[in-house]
Amino acid sequence: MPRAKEFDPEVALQAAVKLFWRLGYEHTSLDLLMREMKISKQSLYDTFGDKRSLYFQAMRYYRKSTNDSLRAIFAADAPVREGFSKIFNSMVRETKQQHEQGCLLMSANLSRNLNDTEMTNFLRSNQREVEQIFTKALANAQKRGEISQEKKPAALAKFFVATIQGMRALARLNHDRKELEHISKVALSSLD
Amino acid sequence: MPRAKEFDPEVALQAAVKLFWRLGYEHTSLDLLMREMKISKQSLYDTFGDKRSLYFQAMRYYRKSTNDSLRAIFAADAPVREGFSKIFNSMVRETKQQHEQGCLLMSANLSRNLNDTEMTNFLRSNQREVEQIFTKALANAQKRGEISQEKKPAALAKFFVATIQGMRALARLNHDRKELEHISKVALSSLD
DNA sequence: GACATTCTGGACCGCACAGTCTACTATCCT
DNA sequence: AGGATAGTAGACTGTGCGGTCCAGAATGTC
Repeated sequence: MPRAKEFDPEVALQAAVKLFWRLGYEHTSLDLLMREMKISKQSLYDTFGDKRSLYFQAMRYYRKSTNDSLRAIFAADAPVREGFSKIFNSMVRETKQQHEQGCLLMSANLSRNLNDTEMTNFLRSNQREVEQIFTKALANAQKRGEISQEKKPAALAKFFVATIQGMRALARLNHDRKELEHISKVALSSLD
Repeated sequence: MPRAKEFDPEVALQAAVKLFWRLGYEHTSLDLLMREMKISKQSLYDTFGDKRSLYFQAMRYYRKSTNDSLRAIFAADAPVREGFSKIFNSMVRETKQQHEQGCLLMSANLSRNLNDTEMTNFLRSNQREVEQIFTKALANAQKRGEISQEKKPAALAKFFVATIQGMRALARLNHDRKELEHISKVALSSLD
């Protein structure tokens, strides 16, 4: 039997991300991982360690790519309202499959074991990171006079983090773009 | 060995609710259920059916009690802003344990199998129910002139459903009352 | 007293699944 | 050519757990 060509660890990891994202940690079996990552069990353990370790690597990959794209949106001091609008719009426009997938890290938060400190710390640090991206963007916008001086950037940032997660929860249950659009309009009005 | 007295099915169900709420479906084993519900496996199966059936009964119980208390808050046409304020405040004031528990039905939504139509339908109908409670309260308030005629009660209702879920997700990760208070203030400003 | 009912404890079964190990194969480097 | 490396397939193990079943004890009713 001819040997398959060497696999690309990043491609394999992306496949793992997809699976964990769609099915959650518990419902993602090793057999399925092997099949979708297109590597053998041996290679999986050699390259990524055990299932939990692979899960963390998947979460790190997911975190980096989503937060990078958030940073890109607010880069070059683009108008903050446009930034959030873009975030909401791209969420609204997602496919049914994407909506059903939800957010890997929110799922991890809701299904985690409460005394799993490693997991908790990871998720907390991610939340802080997102909050800081938003806070910085809002504070800059405030300096530029885009939003009123009375607004508190940190509070607004937390609000957007919460709202986005709430919308993700709804979208997972109902693939209803109008619904999400309505919500995002109300949420954006908090900038007025 | 003396026979223990008959158990109260409702008390037993409440114990099951507590467990599923705190640990989620997957992490709640039958052994733990038996122990906390204080009944034997036999009685459990005779009274509640299998684990999944018990889970649904627990969700129905949870749903009824939480939605009843929402209805009570908006009963007698109390000012709608006070109503939402009450909802947010009682969420803010919860203990660390309560925050960590989150919301049974949101956890069910995020960990559910995507093609489990029975579960999906149940969760959707619950979401509709909550939305209707909010929509009705907001529409009434609008008639009374409490909120501007430009507001859309249905959109606001969806927004609050989303925001509450988002806050629940955050609270599960961080027991930080100030954080929740900030968010609820921003959310309430959507009524202005 | 006898029987049906309801409970308890625990044995038992079957399955899914994570993780390990072995045998074998292909590729690369020297 | 040959050894180190990296891969594959698949058998095997251990375990946790849902679900069933059975023996036995307490209770209520006739």
